[in-house]
Amino acid sequence: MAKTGERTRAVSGSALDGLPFALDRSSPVPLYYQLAQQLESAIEHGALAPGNLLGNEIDLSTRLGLSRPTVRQAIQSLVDKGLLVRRRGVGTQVVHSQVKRPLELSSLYDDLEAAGQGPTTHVLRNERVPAGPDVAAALGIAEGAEVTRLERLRSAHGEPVASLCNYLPPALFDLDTERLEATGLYHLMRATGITLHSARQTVGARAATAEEAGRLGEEEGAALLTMQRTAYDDTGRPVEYGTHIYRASRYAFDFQLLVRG
Amino acid sequence: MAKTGERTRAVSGSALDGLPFALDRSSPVPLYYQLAQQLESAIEHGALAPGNLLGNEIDLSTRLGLSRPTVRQAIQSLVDKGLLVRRRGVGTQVVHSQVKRPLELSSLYDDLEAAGQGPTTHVLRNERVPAGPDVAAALGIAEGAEVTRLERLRSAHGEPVASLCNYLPPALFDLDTERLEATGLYHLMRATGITLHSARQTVGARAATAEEAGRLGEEEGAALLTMQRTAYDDTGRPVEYGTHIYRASRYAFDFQLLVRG
DNA sequence: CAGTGGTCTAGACCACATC
DNA sequence: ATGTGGTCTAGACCACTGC
Repeated sequence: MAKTGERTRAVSGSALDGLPFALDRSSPVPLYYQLAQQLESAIEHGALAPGNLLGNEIDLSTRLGLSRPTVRQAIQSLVDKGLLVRRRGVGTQVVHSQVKRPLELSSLYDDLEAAGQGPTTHVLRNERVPAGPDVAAALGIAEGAEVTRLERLRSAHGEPVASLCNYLPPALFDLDTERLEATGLYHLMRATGITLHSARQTVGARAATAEEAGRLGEEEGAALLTMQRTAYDDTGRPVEYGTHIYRASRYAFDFQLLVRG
Repeated sequence: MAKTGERTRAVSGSALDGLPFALDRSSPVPLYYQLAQQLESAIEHGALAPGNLLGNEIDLSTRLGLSRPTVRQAIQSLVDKGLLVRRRGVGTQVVHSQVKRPLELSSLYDDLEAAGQGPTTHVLRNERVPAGPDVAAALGIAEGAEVTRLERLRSAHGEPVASLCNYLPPALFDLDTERLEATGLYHLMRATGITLHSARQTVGARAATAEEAGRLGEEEGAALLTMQRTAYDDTGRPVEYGTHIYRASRYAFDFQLLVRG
């Protein structure tokens, strides 16, 4: 698979001694990105251990045959990911973390699937309704405008886990019930060319009503996790509003926060 | 307050028509940062409305008397914050968002204070204890090593809101009980030179035990929000592990997630 | 003092979107 | 065909850290 412009350089000095870096100038993949990926995998594989210095950027760039800004761009992307720390007058070192995973916009379906829980979805409703005041406010549309309303029950191991109610703005296509039962909502949206960018969530708890308890297989009064979420695409337009309830005995939210600079 | 190098330029063209930009080259504040701040405030004040094009980077840089990379750095920082979107071949535009606030590493004390709820803290315990297995694992130290254990009850408007239990690694100073009652734990840590960087959280729910109900002023069996958190400094070392319970009737977590690139 | 990252410049060529 | 952002270069000077 080697392309024409490829070359490998063994970098010497500091903690990068002997590590091979293969930069392919004929690849459409940006050089800074190639370097960032190789540094990241070196860190994950332990070739670069926590606390190791990376060596100064000038040397690194001449040794790799790159300019300093390009090397900086690669390093910066890893700093943003929380894998490296820069200290002026000291150098760049690998972070001491046991933390590996950054956060994702948590998709319940993906979470369950990743945990090998064999998630299934039952679509209870898939219809068009006029937007109520809360939905209209969340989606930034007029009250009474038509939206798609989706009610789903999600199970794992045949046991109900969560009851999901979502509203989608009118511009969004009709959702195929069959495909909704086969995968998560976010997967479907991504496949339609929507790129999710951010979401605002409120997580709380309350006791189950008799109706909710029946639907989820809990006792009345059992603790439930509640979540309301509005998701936005990369232009900042709301693309989904949802109200979800989870059986607290079977699910908890797990996520990582980064302090913004 | 004008310093020597200051100058103001009115940028013309696109949506920046007539907006004054004051760049002070004698200031220690980086030029890209000055520009980013002024763009951000223009967006917040509505001078730049959602959907507005920013005009191309080359023109912008010559008009501002800056180089293109510097202008790009300013724009990039706002893209990272989710305020702008770049589209190749199109331009850079202001995001269509109703979303304003990025997330913070949520500090309960700060949250309550920002909401004008007049938070108060009562320190129940502040002592040294040997680390149990869960604490040792979270803080990355040996089981049985000495850690600081902190138990606090936090109230707002004179009503209890949360019961907080925290463990701090041995390297961390002794915490002054008096100051702990006057502010939040994170404020104290910041004042000691620790820069928080990230945190891993698990949020769940369960019914209150009789003891918890009594402490928080709830009925036994009432829904409680639970949170476990490990916080890390900028070198990736764990600096705090906590187990918190909140009255679900009085508190909910509110945060924003960004999809990582 | 020497070494590091932080900032900045003035160009260049390319890939992509739109008309 | 034109205009945009995306990438890259080869320098420069400064601020901070540590010895």
